[in-house]
Amino acid sequence: MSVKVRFAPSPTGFLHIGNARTAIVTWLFARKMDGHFLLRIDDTDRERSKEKYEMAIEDGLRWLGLNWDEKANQKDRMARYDEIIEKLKSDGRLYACYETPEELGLKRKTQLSRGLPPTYDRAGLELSEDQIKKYEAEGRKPHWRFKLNHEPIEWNDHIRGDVRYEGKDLTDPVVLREDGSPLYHLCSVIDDVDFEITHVVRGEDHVSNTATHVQMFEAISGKVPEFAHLSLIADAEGGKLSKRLGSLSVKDIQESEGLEPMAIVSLMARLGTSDPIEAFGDLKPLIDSFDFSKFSRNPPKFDTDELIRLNSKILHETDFSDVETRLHDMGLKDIDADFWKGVRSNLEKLEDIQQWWDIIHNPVAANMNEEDKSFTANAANLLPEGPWNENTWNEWIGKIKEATDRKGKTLFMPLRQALTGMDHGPELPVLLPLLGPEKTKQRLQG
RNA sequence: GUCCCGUUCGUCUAGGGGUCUAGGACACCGCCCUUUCACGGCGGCAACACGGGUUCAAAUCCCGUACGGGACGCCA
Repeated sequence: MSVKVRFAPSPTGFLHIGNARTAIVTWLFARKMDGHFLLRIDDTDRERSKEKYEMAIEDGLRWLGLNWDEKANQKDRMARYDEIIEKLKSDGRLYACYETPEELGLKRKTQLSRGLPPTYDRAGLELSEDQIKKYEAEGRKPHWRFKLNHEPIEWNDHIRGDVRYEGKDLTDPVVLREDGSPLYHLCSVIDDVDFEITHVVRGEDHVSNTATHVQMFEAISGKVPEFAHLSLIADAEGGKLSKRLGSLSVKDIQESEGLEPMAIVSLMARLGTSDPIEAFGDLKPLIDSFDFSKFSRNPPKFDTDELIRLNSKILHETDFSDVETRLHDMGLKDIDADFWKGVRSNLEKLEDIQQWWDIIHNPVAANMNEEDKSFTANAANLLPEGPWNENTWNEWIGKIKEATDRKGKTLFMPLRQALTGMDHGPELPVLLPLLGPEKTKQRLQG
């Protein structure tokens, strides 16, 4: 049986870091298993679902490099949901309840204050004809719950191992709103059945939902998929993902933070696994090494510093051809492959390249003593006459070495200072051709 | 409040009773290479949450406590 998975975001906001992790892990599993990846937009909540979010989610996934084999929207499948709802009603698995949200809230409060778990008391199941008539006369409309069988529910989770719930400890989930619209639980299960999903991968906040879903799968198709529940990531202090991090969207990371997609993917694919967190330039090695058994049940801490670290590593190994367009878009048109190669190991984020571009194009302030100043001024006179290219540097340095007794740091540092005003940076042989003879001479002479 | 899951170097983790004076990766520190940065090489620092059991023997099994995460919606 071939693997089919789905990533099912609801378009009620941007793709945030936690979603992204689920998407990445699900995708890697699909590709590892040579399976099928379905992007399912869970837009049953018509009020909160927005098309702009749907677009942003797609953009985010594309930016991360996660392609999908198929896409579906729940809002297009309402007729199918109705069909199943009718079937479940006639099977006696759905029952009508007439409590208002306020009444339910009150019930919960009472249970809580008595130290009881706030589960539904199934009052709807015991309503007499008269009571129902009375409610209807009051203008009440029913919402419908799925009736759970009171029996053990078990599955072998790919991450959590054996999981067991007792049906009697769970609340019968509401699957149909008062207004007749179906809720997430049912839609999700129906879709998983219809799209023949073999593995449901999602966050551990869904574990108890899964227990009820298992019975829904059994009631609808008699077949239950496999499950993998990822632990949720925590912030660097080990607490709940803070507002800042929790709301850190893929869009922010891309636009405001200026990070490379593979930095995120590298981190999210390995965080919480026993594989080392390393910077990868492409998805292939992550696919190859993917295995659910490597995932821990602990909530791992997510640290943005780690993202930056991976980002610089990735940049240091990125080929010019992969950034050429972006550099041009930044207005840095005279950067070529040689310059890129010389400068990339000094970058943490791509935008840092601006600084080096400025150093070439705008005046710099050198920080040197008088002795060094006269040294660089003399060095200016030794500049080769010939064509100005990548050999210029070696030729020049050779001449300086002949003319003076400087070597090592005392030779190179003053030159670097005079030419760039910094004591670190890209290799000078690379900078020289970009600077050109005039600027070089000028700067050496102060 | 109830239920579920977890707790090993700063971080991600390996570990399923003796092979653990607890292994790896990243970070950090030092040295080497190097004009700087980066890369690479070598070395170092550094952890079993706590308390009780069980056992000849516990990081490993059991119970409790503490702490963290999750769930308990006519959200997904």
